[in-house]
Amino acid sequence: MTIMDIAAEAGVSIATVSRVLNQPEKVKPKTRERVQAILKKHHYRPNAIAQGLVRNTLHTVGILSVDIRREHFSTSAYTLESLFFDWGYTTILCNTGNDLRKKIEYLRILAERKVDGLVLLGSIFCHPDIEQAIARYMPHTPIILTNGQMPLPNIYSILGDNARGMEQLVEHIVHKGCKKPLLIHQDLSLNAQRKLAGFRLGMQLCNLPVEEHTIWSCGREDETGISVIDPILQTVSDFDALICADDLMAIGIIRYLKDRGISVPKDIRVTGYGNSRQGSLSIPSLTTIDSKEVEMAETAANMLHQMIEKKESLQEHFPVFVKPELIIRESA
Amino acid sequence: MTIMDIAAEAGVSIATVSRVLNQPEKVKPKTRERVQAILKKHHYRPNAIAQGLVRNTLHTVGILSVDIRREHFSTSAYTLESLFFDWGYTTILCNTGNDLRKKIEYLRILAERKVDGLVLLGSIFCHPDIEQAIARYMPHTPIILTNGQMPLPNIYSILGDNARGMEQLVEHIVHKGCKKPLLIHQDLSLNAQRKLAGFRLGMQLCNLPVEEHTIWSCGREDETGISVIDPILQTVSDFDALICADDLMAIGIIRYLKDRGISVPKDIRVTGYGNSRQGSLSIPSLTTIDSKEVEMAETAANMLHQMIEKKESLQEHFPVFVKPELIIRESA
DNA sequence: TTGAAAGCGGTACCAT
DNA sequence: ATGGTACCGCTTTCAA
Repeated sequence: MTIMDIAAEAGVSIATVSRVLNQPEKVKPKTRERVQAILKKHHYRPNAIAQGLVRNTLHTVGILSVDIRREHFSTSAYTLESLFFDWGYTTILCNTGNDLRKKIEYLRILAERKVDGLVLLGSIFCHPDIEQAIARYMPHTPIILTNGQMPLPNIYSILGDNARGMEQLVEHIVHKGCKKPLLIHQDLSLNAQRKLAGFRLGMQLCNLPVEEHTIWSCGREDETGISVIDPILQTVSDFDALICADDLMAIGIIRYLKDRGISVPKDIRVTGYGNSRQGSLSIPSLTTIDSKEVEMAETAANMLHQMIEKKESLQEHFPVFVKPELIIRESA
Repeated sequence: MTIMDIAAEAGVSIATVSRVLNQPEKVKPKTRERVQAILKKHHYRPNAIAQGLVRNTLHTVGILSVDIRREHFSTSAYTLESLFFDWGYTTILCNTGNDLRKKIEYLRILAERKVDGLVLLGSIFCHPDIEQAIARYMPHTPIILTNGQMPLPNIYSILGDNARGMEQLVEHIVHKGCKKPLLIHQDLSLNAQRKLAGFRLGMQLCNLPVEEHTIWSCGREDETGISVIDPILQTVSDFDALICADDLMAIGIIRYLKDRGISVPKDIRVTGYGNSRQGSLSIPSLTTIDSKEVEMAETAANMLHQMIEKKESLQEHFPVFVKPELIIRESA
């Protein structure tokens, strides 16, 4: 069923049908009703692609995330999708994984589809090649980047102060009596670097040394930290706390420690990052940082929506900062 | 940059540019190279919307899930999205929540966008109004429904045998010595009903009675089961196992029991359903059913892809069955 | 090998 | 109030 079929059946022109659809008050009531009856009878729905061609938009936003299976990203994506749905936009979900080429290919695809806006979830998207792809394919599309920055005029940033979050964690466990905490992180994305810097600062403020075996990385593929647990136990004998860069990792670490006869928090303390749901239900429940991901996603959605609708850049081009919050529970 | 700009700059017609793009072998090498150079110089990318209009497809599939934040759905969505990306399709993510109207509105939107295929995740989409909406808006679009069935010619089903899964769980805990297990579920979606039936059958096979206070529901909004824990403790004094319809609920229940001084599995046994990642890391780790969600999603993707590409229905219209697997760990 | 032109299904301007 | 028509950007057939 196209607008032409409707027009033919109603004995009017397609222009009139289009008017009934878009500006019904401009059509004589009698004609309007006749057309509307036929429209309803056939359950007519306009072809969004055709509309998109003339309007040059399909009312779509893209979300790029590394992996929607991580609670942090699924929560963000959920929040973004819900809000944009209410505003009449549909959402294209893109799981890029760690592959740079896939990220760029997705940008190209989204550009070809003329997405109205884009959200990049996480500092992992801060990369020169991605920046170039954006400059090349979507130089005017409003884009929000979380936890990272890119020097392009169409990109706005929302940053969680994760250095401060880490600092708070260090302060907290030192306050609890720890003398030798270790840090475990996954990779060295910008965000992870920020956390590391916060850790170092926190240690410094507490007059604690950061030594050769204080900082550990378990690599991007190992989300639960299993690959470092034995090396740590074999190498460092006297640590009393493990600060994990992520809740999931902390939960894994606690589990592996238990398997090795080490109890948390009795023997050593463990902290997470992110305030995931499982962290509140785990045993022991997790001391962690709430990075306010929902708030960040809401802010991202609002900013992006404003830029899309107003078709102009925002007044301020400074990044928006979101304050994390220390959540003290059982594990540390 | 449109195809016209390129054509003008190259001094050829748009037909030739189009040919260079789509059937380069049909263009004289010299012309082709000249056009390609200009294409590259401007980083030209075709407008997918315009292509979509003439091809009547944007190479898009839709995924409807109640809530992507649930591990089960995010895993399925991830799997689907990854496979379809490899096949050249982008994915529209739709979180419908529990609202029926939102589900139907999403179907309408996806129909307007001429999605090539659709996956409905979960039996919650089995509803007469949804069936009607599909018959009305997308009667010929290939659709896969997981854990449910709908009598429409374009809808295919993939079913997990969750009745059998529940039965296995009952058998297992009875084998462990339990005499009075209780079942806790969230709602009575078709899938939940199937689990319930499996529970009843399992109980019957073990010669255990299903009495007034054997089955509990915590409602759709309560994912962790906190709302039934106290009522159960006050009402039923002598139960020795809690069979939860979902891993997250089991984890919550275990946590709440601990808060009330009850230890799992020492005092009572608890089982989950779904084999989530957190269930393998929790303390105690969760005895559960692996419902093979990845396998189901892969099967869904393959079937859908085949229907989309071949433009014909599948030979068999019987639902595909996926066998669940009992995972025995610490909690029961 | 190449180009002209007819669509694809709408929107919106300009006449009538 | 309504209709004719150009146009959105691209594909594809038919001629040249």
